[in-house]
Amino acid sequence: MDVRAYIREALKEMGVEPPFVELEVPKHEKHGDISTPVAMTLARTLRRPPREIAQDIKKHLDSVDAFDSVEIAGPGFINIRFRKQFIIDTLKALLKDPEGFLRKDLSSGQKIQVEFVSANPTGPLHLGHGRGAAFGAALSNLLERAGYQVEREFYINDAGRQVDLLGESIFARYKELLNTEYPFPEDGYRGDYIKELARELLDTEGDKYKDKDYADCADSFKTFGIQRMLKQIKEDLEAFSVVFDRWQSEKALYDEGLVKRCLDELKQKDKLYEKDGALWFRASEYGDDKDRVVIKSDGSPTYFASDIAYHWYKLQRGFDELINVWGADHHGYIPRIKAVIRAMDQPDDKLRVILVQMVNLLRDGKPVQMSKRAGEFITLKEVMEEVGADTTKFIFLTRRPDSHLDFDIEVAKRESSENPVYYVQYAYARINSIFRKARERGISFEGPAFVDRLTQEEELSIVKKLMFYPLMFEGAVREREPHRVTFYLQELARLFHSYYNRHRVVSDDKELSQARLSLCSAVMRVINEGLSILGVTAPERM
RNA sequence: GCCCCCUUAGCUCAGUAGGAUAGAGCACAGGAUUCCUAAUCCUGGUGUCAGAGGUUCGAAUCCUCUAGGGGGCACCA
Repeated sequence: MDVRAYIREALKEMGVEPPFVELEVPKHEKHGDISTPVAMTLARTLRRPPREIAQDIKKHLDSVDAFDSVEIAGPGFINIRFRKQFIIDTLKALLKDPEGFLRKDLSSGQKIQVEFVSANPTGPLHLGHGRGAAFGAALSNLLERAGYQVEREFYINDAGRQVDLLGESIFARYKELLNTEYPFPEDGYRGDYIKELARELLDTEGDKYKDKDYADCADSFKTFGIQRMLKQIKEDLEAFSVVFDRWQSEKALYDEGLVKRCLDELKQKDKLYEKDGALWFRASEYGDDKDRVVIKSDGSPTYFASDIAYHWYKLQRGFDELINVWGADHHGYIPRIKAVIRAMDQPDDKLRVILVQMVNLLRDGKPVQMSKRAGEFITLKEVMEEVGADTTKFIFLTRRPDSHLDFDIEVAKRESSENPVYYVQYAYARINSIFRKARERGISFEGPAFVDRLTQEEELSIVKKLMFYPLMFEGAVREREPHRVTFYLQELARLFHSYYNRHRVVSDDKELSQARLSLCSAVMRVINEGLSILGVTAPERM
């Protein structure tokens, strides 16, 4: 479907080439199949009444074969109705080359890095991480299908104080198991998983650390803790079907000298200065509220130091866009990272930070108390086991990332028979079932056939919905909003279920059956494509 | 105190780049299956788009202020 091209052509002949021609699917059927407000948008620049401009555009569009009618309505909308043959032809095109139809290259060859989850390896993933994971993965999939070269990266905060605390917390539990006195660190990690780690270490390495001070064996405990936690995080993400291309260790940034090199470079460019024995970054010169300490007066780096180096390193790797998916509680951090980008002489919109709002976990409408400090929280793993990965993801992806989310475990489970994810998956399974039935009846499907036999209103409505997939796709890619896919799939599934209940696909009329199987095949392709963007499985049976 | 996000139907949320009479799902009530899966479908109605100003042909959408909810403001991570 390239309605936009027709309109552009018409405008070009009128001597106008606007940067964007807006198309919308009208809410009311009487407003046609597709509509554009472009005449109104142009009214100001052209200094002409919108309806007059619309008239001119209409003149050019009247001769387009694909259109049945072109009408001007209201203040200057141009409402277009498709000719039936055009609808059918589009269906054929979709079936002939689904990928070409569904995956338009919008990338200009750009490389994008999406960094997401990036949880501290000091505890298991919680539900908030799950939301970030579902979103980041879906966004990456979406961008990939738009032709972008996408790298999915997980940043591992395996340096600094939190890691120390992890090591010491395990150490304290280890001593506890051996009935040796050791004060539990203040701000230490109190979750039960720490006890399990201590138990595991005792089982594998025995009591050789029994009489040692923490300082003497800190590295052993830290390394062990990080490795185990990271392993668990990776397993959880795998179970959630979220994959990464790259895992960047913070510690490695130090070990490989990247932090030092980066800071040297900034020093040379006079972006850093010394004051009160500390080293500061001139963040305030690049849009931040105040300057920020990079190296503390005791000589140790702040978290910000490695973050600067990390983004410096990302830029060096030649990405055209960096997307950071962060928890909303990190929003205060945006200005200083943007300042880093600017200080490195890059446009700050090269970095796009997408904030994912916190998830409130409920059980039967009552909040589940969560305290990381006390070690009481429900993990992503537990929710996945109770609710299921597909449902969990789908719930996350039916909301904009910046909306607060109440995740009620009981509701997610209880409603399982009416859950939106099943609604969409069921449509897919149903179509598979239809194909099985067709094979039984000896009706094979090898490609579009007799599609001109599709004359039912419901059939044409479905094809029109399919025709609008690219429009939805473009918008989702442009705005980096995978949740649009989720909503689209529900609408498509609704149309299909409704059709299914009204018309039989497989019948004695072989040609009509072939035609309807063609339609089903197209719907199946699109649902499959959409679900794969969301990272949700498409089951052939349910 | 300063900054960011959110506020749309009873509930959970969409609302596409400022466009037409603001939409879904859930919940509630009634109905549909001799036939491809009833995890489905069909029929029912609901709005001070938090409030007040402004910008304009046109605002849920952009700007200002106010109220409520969440979050953030370290030589913490």
